[in-house]
Amino acid sequence: MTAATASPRYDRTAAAILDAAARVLADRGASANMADVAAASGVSRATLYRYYPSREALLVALATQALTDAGSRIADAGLERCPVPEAIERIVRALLAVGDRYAVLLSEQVDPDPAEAERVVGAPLRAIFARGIDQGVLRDDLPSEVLFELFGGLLATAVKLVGERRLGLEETAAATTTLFLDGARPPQPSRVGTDGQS
Amino acid sequence: MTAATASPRYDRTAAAILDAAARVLADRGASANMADVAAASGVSRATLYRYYPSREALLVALATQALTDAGSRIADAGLERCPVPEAIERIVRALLAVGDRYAVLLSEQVDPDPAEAERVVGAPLRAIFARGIDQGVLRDDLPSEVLFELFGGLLATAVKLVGERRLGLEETAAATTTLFLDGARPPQPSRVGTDGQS
DNA sequence: CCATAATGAGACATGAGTGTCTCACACCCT
DNA sequence: AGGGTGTGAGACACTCATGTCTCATTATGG
Repeated sequence: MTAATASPRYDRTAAAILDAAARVLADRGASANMADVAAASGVSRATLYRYYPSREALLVALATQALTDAGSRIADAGLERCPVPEAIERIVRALLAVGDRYAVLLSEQVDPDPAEAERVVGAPLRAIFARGIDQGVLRDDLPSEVLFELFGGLLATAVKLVGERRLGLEETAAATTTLFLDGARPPQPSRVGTDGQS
Repeated sequence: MTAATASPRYDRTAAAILDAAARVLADRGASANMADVAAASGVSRATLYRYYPSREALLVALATQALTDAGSRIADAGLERCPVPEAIERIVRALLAVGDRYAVLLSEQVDPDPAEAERVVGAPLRAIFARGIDQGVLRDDLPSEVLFELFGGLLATAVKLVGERRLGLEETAAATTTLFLDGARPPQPSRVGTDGQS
């Protein structure tokens, strides 16, 4: 129902522009303007405006793509069929991989469709949290909403760290996951000494 | 050496403006302009510019004040004389309390004096981390820099949550601290069943 | 009470980014 | 080759925030 595909060419160009926009916004930050995007896309400013009639529209399209991307990764991750900690690790990896391209949207606060975001990302994530608490592998002494928000913040930070190339994606994903799950205290705090830690 | 105090009145006005600026920036966000600040301060735009010759200067002054504020709280917290976990909790509380007023500076990336920030906030914090790792109360399997960054991210998120009034300061501080220290797993994860959990 | 300093109101210049429009040119398909 | 379509280049209008300046008015403090 969302209007029939205009033409193969049109779509290709639109996608190419979106792609370049993601790139230029990712490294020039929010200060990148429409002229920058046009240049990076290899089209003129006029053409850019033909495809995306406003900067806002461009960012919305980008956010929509980011959401779709994140959603499909999450849907493909098989979260329901694996233990909660593993699921959380997969979520971290998935969102970190996606977020790399779309970090700007975080600071620009582009959120065209909160309901859709909740459905595609929020809900699965909350489901994992609920399952984890239910199974006793996640603590229940913090409001799950708080847990959820802080997890989100950790993720946002991780995305930024990766985006600024200060840390590698793998390293960041692993650290974020283990910190979130196990906290900053040592793995075996009470077992002193000979715990055969490899 | 930073120029003798001009006059008591001048300083009072300057402080009042800074105060109002913090307020208006805190709830109107980065989009608040000089006119907004002037209005909130109860002075004219011309006068505002007499005190702070540019928006940049205003933000720098604000950041300086934030840094001073944070620094004194940290200095007063007696971090060296208390156990690492307690120290971390105090840091969270201190920075959350300060951050409440200065959250904008995070998103605006105002950092006039990184060296000073490192000296006043970074260094004490790193010292705590180092002590914690040294004493074995903080894990040493993550690069301490990564730990540091993720902690910072958690804090930034917490500041935002409090700033948006989505959570109370106390609740947020407690949750942040315990999540950072202990992670999301339940307090006694490995001891199954009868572990006398109160 | 008066001279001086600070302020308010508002005009003004500037700069940057957005969004519109036109026209000539190039490309692609038949 | 030719006609339609998309495109590039650039001029243009508009908005918005910044920063400057002037001048009349008000407060201050000696």
